[in-house]
Amino acid sequence: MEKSLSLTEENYIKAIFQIRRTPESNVSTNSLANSLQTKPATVSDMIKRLSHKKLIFYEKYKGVTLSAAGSKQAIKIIRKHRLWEVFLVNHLNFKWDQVHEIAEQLEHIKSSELINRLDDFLGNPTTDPHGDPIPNANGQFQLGPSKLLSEMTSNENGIIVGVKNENSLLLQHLDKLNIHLGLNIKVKEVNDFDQSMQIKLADSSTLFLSEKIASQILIAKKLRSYL
Amino acid sequence: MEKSLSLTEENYIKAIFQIRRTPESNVSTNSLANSLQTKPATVSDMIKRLSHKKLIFYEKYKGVTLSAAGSKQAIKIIRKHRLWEVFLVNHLNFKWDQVHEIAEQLEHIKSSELINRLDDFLGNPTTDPHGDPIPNANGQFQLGPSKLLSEMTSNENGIIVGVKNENSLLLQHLDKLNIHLGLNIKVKEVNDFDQSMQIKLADSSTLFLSEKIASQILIAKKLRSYL
DNA sequence: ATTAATTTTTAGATTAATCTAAAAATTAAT
DNA sequence: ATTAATTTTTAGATTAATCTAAAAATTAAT
Ligand SMILES: [Mn+2]
Ligand SMILES: [Mn+2]
Ligand SMILES: [Mn+2]
Ligand SMILES: [Mn+2]
Repeated sequence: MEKSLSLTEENYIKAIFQIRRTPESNVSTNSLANSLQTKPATVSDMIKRLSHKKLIFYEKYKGVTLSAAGSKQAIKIIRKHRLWEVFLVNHLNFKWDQVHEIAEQLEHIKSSELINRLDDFLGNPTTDPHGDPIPNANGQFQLGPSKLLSEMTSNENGIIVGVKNENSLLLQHLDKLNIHLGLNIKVKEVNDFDQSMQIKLADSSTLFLSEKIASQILIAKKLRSYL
Repeated sequence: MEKSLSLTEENYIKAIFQIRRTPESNVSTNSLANSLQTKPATVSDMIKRLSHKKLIFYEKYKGVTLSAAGSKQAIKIIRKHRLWEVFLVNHLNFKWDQVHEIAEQLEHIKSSELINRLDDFLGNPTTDPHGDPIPNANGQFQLGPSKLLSEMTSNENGIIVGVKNENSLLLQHLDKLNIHLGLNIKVKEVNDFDQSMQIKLADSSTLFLSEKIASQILIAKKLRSYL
């Protein structure tokens, strides 16, 4: 009974899922246009179609929210995206900064049989190469509490569990600094003027990070547990 | 400099490559329409576009042939299709009759880096699960001499090296008969009336095959060697 | 509470891919 | 060599996805 979406429709649904703060918060036309690199007029049109298909709730000038059906589709796409990323990194030796673009294509391959077998082949991973949780076949995934490194204050500590952004330049920069998932860190000092910070690693070495970078790194008290 | 083709364009180029007998022989509008499950009028339109892009040579009412650029593209797509089929069968435990449809999607994923790494990951296989040769990264592949089982006469023998068709029902039927690639066979008798035949296997057991099935099985004197 | 700025929608076009129906060209049959 | 049958193309429409320009609605600023 679940009608198959076009590639474009899938990208819209996924973008809405990713942009919104909470499941209830509305996503604006402009933010979608921005995220999908298209024009607001185009978004307005597509929104009507998705609304007609009952994938989103839409009130003119008030933005959109995902319906249950829409969320389900979004989670499916994200599951595929992240599983393919694991495959690319773990089995084809890609670096974590090289896989996003390819996964953007692979996430649209239609075959639940395929994705479930891939999941098994990969050993049912619970996080992708960027620390993001991978939904299981039922679409369930649990996101442990985490916050941005930039929100931490002096002497707080925690573990790096993810990056907010998959921009290649950022990921390469983190590589250069030897910052990776699972790393234990402690905030030594936060600069009042520009919010840059010094952090201490487990081996007692210290690192200097700009606010721009610190605001892309997700920290948790302990490693997040997923379904 | 190589402009990227749309999914539809890729399917046309591949169909032309697969339908033609020799690189020079013309492919008709109707045969393309038939193969692509579309209407002749649609094919006429698309043909103009591909011709304009210099991927095919086209003369009105005379059918089309692939240009060098077109052939190159076709071979790339076929390479991807077959490598993905190997992945699906060898690593995700799909049966040979289950992979074609999924590979039809995967063959359009754009990333030569991806496909070359996949090739390495798979151990640079030379044939796909159906016995078809896999072009290498330069697009070269060598097709050893082979003919249809239905073209063989009494007492001729050879090795099954491929199937012409990837229809699930055919492949499942062959499975049931225990007919697989690499099998040594000998033609015992050909029925004059319906061209059905009895073949003898290495273990001296015999099998009855209709002409319809025999005309789908490719036989070679020895296993084909590929680049 | 008006006015100004911003956001969103509508109107009208365009392109790729598709279709049906009819016309034109080619090929096969008498 | 005509006529008939078949194949291919053209003409005219449609749908999804996109755009620019202008209108309408909402939100922010005085
Ligand atoms: Mn990604
Ligand atoms: Mn990721
Ligand atoms: Mn296939
Ligand atoms: Mn195959």
